[in-house]
Amino acid sequence: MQLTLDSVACMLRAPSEEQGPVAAPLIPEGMDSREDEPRSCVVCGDRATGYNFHALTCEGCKGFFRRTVNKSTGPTCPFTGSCEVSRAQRRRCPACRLQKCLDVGMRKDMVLSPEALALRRAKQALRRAQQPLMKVRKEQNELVQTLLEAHTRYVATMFDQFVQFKTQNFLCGPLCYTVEDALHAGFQKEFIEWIFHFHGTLRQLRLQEPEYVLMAAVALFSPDRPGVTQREEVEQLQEKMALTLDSYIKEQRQQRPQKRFLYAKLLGLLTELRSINNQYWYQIQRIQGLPAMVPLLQEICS
Amino acid sequence: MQLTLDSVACMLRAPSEEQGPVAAPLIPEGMDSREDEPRSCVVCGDRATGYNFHALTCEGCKGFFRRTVNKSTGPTCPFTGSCEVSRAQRRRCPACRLQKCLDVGMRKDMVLSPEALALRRAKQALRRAQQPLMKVRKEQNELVQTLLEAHTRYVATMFDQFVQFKTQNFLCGPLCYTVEDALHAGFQKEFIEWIFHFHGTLRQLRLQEPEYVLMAAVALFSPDRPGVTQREEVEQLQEKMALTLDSYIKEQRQQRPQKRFLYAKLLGLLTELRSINNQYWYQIQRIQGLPAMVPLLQEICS
DNA sequence: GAGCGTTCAGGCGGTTCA
DNA sequence: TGAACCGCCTGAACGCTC
Ligand SMILES: [Zn+2]
Ligand SMILES: [Zn+2]
Ligand SMILES: [Zn+2]
Ligand SMILES: [Zn+2]
Repeated sequence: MQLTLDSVACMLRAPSEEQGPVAAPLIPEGMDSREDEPRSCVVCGDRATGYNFHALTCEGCKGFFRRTVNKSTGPTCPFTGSCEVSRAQRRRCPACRLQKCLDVGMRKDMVLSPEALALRRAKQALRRAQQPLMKVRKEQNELVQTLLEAHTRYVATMFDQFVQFKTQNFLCGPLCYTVEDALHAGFQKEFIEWIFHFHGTLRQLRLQEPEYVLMAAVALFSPDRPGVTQREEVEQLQEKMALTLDSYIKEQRQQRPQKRFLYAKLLGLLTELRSINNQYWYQIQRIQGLPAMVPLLQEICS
Repeated sequence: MQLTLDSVACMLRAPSEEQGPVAAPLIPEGMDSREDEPRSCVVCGDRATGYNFHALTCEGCKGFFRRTVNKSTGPTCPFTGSCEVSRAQRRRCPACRLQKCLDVGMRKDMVLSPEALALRRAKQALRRAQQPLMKVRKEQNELVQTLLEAHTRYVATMFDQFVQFKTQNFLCGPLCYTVEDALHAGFQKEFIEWIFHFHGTLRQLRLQEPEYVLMAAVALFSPDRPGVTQREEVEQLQEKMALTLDSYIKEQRQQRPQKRFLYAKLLGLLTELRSINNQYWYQIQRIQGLPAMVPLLQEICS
């Protein structure tokens, strides 16, 4: 074989590209160097997918054990009870298959009991049912946060103005008008008292800030507001605000059960507010004798 | 701000409606805390095994629905179309059984369409067909690894010898004979040139190490080798090596398409090598005048 | 990601009628 | 008797929880 192995020996370096240590280029060859799983089912020898019920088994033996081990009437071997349990034969005799499952140490107690199974299913159903509720709750929470931020910015502005300009007798907006101011402006006394009664009722409810901003949002997105053209969209927004308000109140009631019928009361107040607004415009027109308000002016004053 | 933000909202729905998205209590139907699953088939009342096609059904109705719902010619009720569908009577009228399946909400679209079924079967067939291929590929991979390791050990030995003894002018084996050496030893010039042409051809192929060791293995397991008694086994081994070489080259060609006909070329080289080997022995005998080689000596030198 | 349960199609022996 | 039907058993694929 001199020549044969000659060729072998001489060609060793010939094709290789100037490699010094010959043993080096062994690993990175094209074939897959990844580990093939030599794991085989300890019951039947099929390819195992992992540990199931405390034994390394295939999917088939896993399912078979789970289905079979808790049955009251176990299978019976029609032969001598020593059937071969292989991938090809495992379906032949469920009794010997189950016996081998137990022999190799598969644990019956790791199969969920019917009670545990019922509990698990109930929990799943509960989570399933709560998932959309949580989603809705989260969306509503974000909406409240947005309204709160906007309101905070608005109030902060007003508050800053109040603090900064109080000494200069500058008060912007109808924040602190007195009854005398209103009377002096020409409003009817009954109207003024109505408004003050409304404020008193509202104050007695001791609303939290989220409730207040939500109620303000319901009032803000009124499709009846003069000048509104996209009534549909505004109405949907208003409904969303009202639903959120209702939901928020229901949520709070679990911790403060005293606020019963709060949502209904707020709806009533909103209705009253609408009437007040109408009357307000009547009074304005009566006082100033304006025959019509241009849309821009309405938007500013409303 | 009170007057500014005010706006009447009268559109809100009655506050008594409290059916939000809150789901009914989903406690596991407390009636039976026993293992008895109160789940019964919504079609026939038999014991249900789980949800099948989006309805809680027994195995029978599950299989019936799958087999029946996609048939073009549906069953027809021989009566008034209002047959009782119970565990005992469900086989009597397939038409009413199917109708009840649909009535309780079993969904036809959850039965695999013929296309999806064909796809699934094709995938399964592909997997089945590729499984032995993967197995063979894995075995070939292991064989190549074994050959590579053996080859590496051999080369390392030769290399070490080369490095360690070069300064002592010790070169073991015909590794680096020159043409002059060979001529001086008595070989015919044409024979020497033949060998060098062979080496040049082999070198131009720029074999990878797996290809090289496989080719060496094919040459090694030649049943024509003098002294071989178990020709059958050796021939089978040689065929296995040749098949693995062919398979490896085919596999590599998917990434390196330039090596066309490589397997055929290698087979040709092996044939040539056999001729060279024969000629070598002829030359040896001519030079040394040996009338016959004992098997042991052949084995050592071949 | 490992290891459970769930759900689908399929295999197969038993059953029902024509 | 045999073709269609039936339903139990099987395992592959997937979903879910820790
Ligand atoms: Zn197994
Ligand atoms: Zn058995
Ligand atoms: Zn049923
Ligand atoms: Zn019928």
